[in-house]
Amino acid sequence: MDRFVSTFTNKIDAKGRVSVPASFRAVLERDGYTSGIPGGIYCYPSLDAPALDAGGQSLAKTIDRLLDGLPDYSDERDELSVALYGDVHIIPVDQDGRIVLPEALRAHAGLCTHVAFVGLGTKFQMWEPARFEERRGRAREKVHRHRQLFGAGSRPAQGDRGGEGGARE
Amino acid sequence: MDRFVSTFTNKIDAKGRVSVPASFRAVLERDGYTSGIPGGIYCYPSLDAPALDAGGQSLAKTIDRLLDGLPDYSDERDELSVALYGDVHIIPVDQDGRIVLPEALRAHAGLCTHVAFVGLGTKFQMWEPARFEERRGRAREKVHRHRQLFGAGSRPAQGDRGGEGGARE
DNA sequence: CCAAAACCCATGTAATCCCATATAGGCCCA
DNA sequence: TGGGCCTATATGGGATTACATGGGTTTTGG
Repeated sequence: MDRFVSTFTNKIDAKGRVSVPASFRAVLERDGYTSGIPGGIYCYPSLDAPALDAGGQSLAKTIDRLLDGLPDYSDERDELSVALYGDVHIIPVDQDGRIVLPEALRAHAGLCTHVAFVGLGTKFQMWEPARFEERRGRAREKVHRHRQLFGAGSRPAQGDRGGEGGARE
Repeated sequence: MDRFVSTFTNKIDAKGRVSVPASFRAVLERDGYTSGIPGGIYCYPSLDAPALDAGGQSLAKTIDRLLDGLPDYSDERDELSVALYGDVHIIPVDQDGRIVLPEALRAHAGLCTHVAFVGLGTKFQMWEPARFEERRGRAREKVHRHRQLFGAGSRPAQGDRGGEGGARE
C-alpha cells in the first residue's frame, strides 16, 4: 500500500482527537517522517478550498524543493516561506493512530464533529463531511459534462458510488 | 525534527522573558549556535520586515557564505556586513527554554506583550502577532496568484505515478 | 550597594500515554 | 455456503507527562 486512496469519515472525540484511517497510516509508515519521530503528518490549509492538505515526507519535500529554487534572502523567498512554512503543522500521530488538529487548521476547514479523510494518491485531504459531499457532487457533474472529451476509453464502467461514505455512523 | 516549522505565539512576561516553542528548541539542540552557549540562538533584525530572524549554526553559516560570495572590499560587501553582522545577537536560552530579547531587537520588531514564532525551515522569525497576521495574509494572496507556476513546478515531485489529475483541490 | 540578569521552583492547562470496549469485517471450518 | 470465531479498527475515558508561564531567590557586575 503506497498511496492514499478512498474516503473515510471519522469522529472527533471530546478531546479533539480523530483516528487517521488505518490504510492511510500504512502509507505514512513508509512515507512518514524521517529519522526519529515516525508518524508525523505534514499538514497545511489547502490554498483554495476549505480543507486541509496532508501527507508524509514526499509532500514535505515538494515544498522544500519549491523554496530551494528561490535565491536565499530574497524578499520573495521570505514571503513565500511565510505562506508555505508558516501555515504548516507537523502533527504527531499517537500510538492509537489518532491526531489532534490545531485550532487554526480546524477553523480553516470548518471541522467540528467529523472529519472526512479523502485520499488523493500522494497526499490526502481532510474535509468537513457535508462540505466535501457538496464539493464532490459538483466535481461529478463536471466530469459528467466533459466525459465525451475524455473519451470512452477512460470510463472504468463502475458507477459513481465509490463505495465509501459510510465507514462509520 | 530538523527544521523550524509552523507558527506559535507565546507571551512575554513581566521580566521580558519568552518561551521558545519546544519544537524549535528541539531543532536548536542539534543546530544551536554553540559559541560558549550551548543551544544559543543566532538572531538579528530582518532586513526587509519588522521582524527578527533567528536560527542556529546553519543560519550563521548561510550568512557567512552569502558574504563570502561577494568580492572583498566591495562597497556592497561592507554594507551587507554591517547590516547583517552589526546587529547580530547571540541569545542564550535559559534552562526553562526561555530567552530575553534585547531592547534593540524588540524595538525593531515592535514586540511588546506577545511574540509569534514563525518557522521557515532553516531559520525562524519572531513577529508582533498582529503584524504577522497582516503579512501572512499578503503572502497567502501572493502564493495564490502564482500557484499555477508552483503547481507546474512541483508536479514531477509527487506525480511519479502520473494519475490524479482530477485530484485538484 | 543597587539593579539587572540568571537560576530555581511552583502551578495550571493542555497534550500524550495507556488501557478498556464495541463494532465491523475477514477467516476458517463445518 | 453459512455461521461463528478472531482480529483489526475506531472510539471513550482516566492517569500521567510536558509545556508555558508566574514568582521568589541568588548571583553578577557596575
